[in-house]
Amino acid sequence: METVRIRPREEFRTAIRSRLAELSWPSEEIVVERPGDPEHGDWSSPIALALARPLKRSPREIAAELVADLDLNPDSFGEVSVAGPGFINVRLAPRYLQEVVRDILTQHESYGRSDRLKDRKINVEFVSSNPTGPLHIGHARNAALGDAIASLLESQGASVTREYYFNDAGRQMDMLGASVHARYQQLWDPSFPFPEGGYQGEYIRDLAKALRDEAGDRWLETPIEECSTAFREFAGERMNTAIRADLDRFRVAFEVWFNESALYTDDRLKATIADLKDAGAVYEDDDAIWFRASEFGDAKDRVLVKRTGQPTYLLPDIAYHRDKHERGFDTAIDIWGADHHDYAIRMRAALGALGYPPDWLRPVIYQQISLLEDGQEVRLSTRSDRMVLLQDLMDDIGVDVTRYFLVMRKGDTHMVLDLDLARRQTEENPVYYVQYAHARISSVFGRLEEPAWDPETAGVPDSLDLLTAQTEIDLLRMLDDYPDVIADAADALEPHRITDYLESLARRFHLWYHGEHILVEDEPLARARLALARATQYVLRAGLGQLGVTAPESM
RNA sequence: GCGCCCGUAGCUCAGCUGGAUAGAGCGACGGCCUCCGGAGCCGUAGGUCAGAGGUUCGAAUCCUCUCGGGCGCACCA
Repeated sequence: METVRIRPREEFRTAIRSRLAELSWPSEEIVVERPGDPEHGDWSSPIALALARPLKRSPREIAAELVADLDLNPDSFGEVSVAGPGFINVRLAPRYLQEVVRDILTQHESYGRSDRLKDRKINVEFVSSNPTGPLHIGHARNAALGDAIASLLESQGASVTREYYFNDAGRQMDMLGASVHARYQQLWDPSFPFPEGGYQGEYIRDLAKALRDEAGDRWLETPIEECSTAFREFAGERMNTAIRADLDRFRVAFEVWFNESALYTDDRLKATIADLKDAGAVYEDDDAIWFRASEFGDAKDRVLVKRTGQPTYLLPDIAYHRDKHERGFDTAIDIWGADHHDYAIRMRAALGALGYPPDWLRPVIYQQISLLEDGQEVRLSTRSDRMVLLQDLMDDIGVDVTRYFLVMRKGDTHMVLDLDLARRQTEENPVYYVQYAHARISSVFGRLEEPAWDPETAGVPDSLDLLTAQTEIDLLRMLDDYPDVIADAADALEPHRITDYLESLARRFHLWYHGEHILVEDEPLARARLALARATQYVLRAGLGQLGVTAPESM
C-alpha cells in the first residue's frame, strides 16, 4: 500500500491536542466535525465551548488563545478562524484537495482501504436460513447487509470469514419431510391429509412433483415411518441447493457452510454444558438442565436440555458460537432479524458465562420489511402464505437494485419497500442515479480523441492545480471524505452510510459536469479534469463494489 | 403486563461519539437539450424533529414519563 498522507482531520485534532498540552489545559476528547454549513469551513471543533466551564473563561477567548499558535501544515490547511460562540474552523488548502486526485489515481483500488484491523479475525454469520423453504425478502435484507458488512470490515484489513449456519438437525426438518410426503401422496390421492403445522407454499408441491419425476410411485405404499428419512433428505438437499443457487446469483459467497448436525457427531454439546457447569451457570430442575441466564443479564433462566433428554435450540447454538471462538475469531458478528433480539441477549449471556469478552459477539439486528404493493402495505412473515421470494425480486428489479435498496436504510428502521416503484425501474431510483454518474464518465472517455490524456495510460498530470472551480473544490472535498466514510461505516457496521455517500458523490459529480466542460481545448486543463473524472469513477466503483453492486460502463 | 426497536417535510428516509439558521430523494409547481448521454441540472413550496418534563453554555440526538406503531416474551426452531 502506498504511503497515505495524514488525514487533515487527524492532523487538526493532533494540533489541538498538543496546543492544549502546551497550555496545560484538559484534553479528554477532542471533537472534530464537519460543519453543517460549508461556509464555516471544512473542519470544525467546538473544543473551546467545552472548555469554557472548567476554565471559567469565555469560549471565544479560549478559542483565540488556542488558535494563536496552532501547528498546522500549510500544505494541508488554509484559513483558520474563530466563529460563532467559539468554534474553531479550518479550511483545507486547495493544494491539498487537488492532490487527492493523485492519491486516488496512484492508490487506485486501495484508496479508502486501510490496514488498521489487520490483526483482527472476524466471523460474519448471516442468512443462516433453515433449508425448509426458499429465501424470501427478509433473508435478502439479511444477505445484503451481512455481505456488505463483511466487505466493509475487509476494507479495513480484517480477515473476514463469511459463514452460513444450517439448522439441519431439528424437528423442522422432519416437518419438511412430512409436508413433502403429504403432497407426494396427494398427487395420487388429493384427500390425503396434510400434517398440522406443515409447510404451506407452492415449493412443497414442486418438491413432491420432483420426487415423483425421479422415483415414480416407489414410496406410494411405504408407511411414513419407513420413508420419512428419505423424504427429509430429499427435500433438505433440494432446498439447500436452491438456497445456494439464489445466493450465488445474489453475488454472495460463503467460505464456510456449517451444519448444525456436525455439532452432534462428537461431544461438543456435552463439552459446552461442562464449560457452563464449570462456570457455575448450570443446574437441574424438573428433570431438565437449565442455564442460569438470569445471572448473566437475561430476563430468566433457559432450558438447555429438555426433560425428554433432547437439547433445545439454544444449546447447539451456544456450542456453535463456542466453536467459532475455538477457531480463533476475535469477534463474531451475527446478522439477525428483529424476532431474534431477545435471543441475542440470551446468547450474549451464555457467552458471558463462558468468559468471553462482552463485545465478542456483536449482533446486528435488522427490522422487518413491509411491502407496498398496489398501494397496500403487506407485512411479511415466514409463516405467511404471502412471500416475496428473493428469486422473484431478482427477476423483477435485478440484483443491483435489490442489493442497493436493502442496504440503503439503517438496519433498525422498519423499512417499507414500494414494490411497484422498484419494479418500474425508472429515474426515481437512486441506484441508477449513482450508476449513471459512473457510466457518464466512461462515456466522456469514449469521446476522448487523445488517449494519451487519459491518466490511466499517461499517469497523473502536473496540472492538478488548475482544478479551482467551486464545483471542483466541492467534488474534491467529497472524494477526500471517502476513507473516513468507509472507516466509520465499518466500525458502526452500517452499510447505509455508503449509499448516502455515493448519492452525494454522484450529485457532486453531476453538478460539476454541468458547470464545467471536461473535454476542453486547453490540454493541461483537460488533463486535470480527466484526472478528476477518473478519480471520481474509481471511488464510485469502489463504493458500489463494497455493496456488491456493479458499476456499468454504459446503461 | 414485561423486554427490545421505531415515531424527523405529502411519501420513503439521512442526521456520525449532543454543537452554529433541521437535510436528501421521490411527489407538487416553474424553468434548462445548436454544447462531453436530459437516467441529468437549476429554482419554488413544504417540518410545533409524536407529546410533556429534565440534564446542559447548547438537545432531533442523553434521561424520565405519556401516546402511537413493530417485534419478542416455549422444555418451537
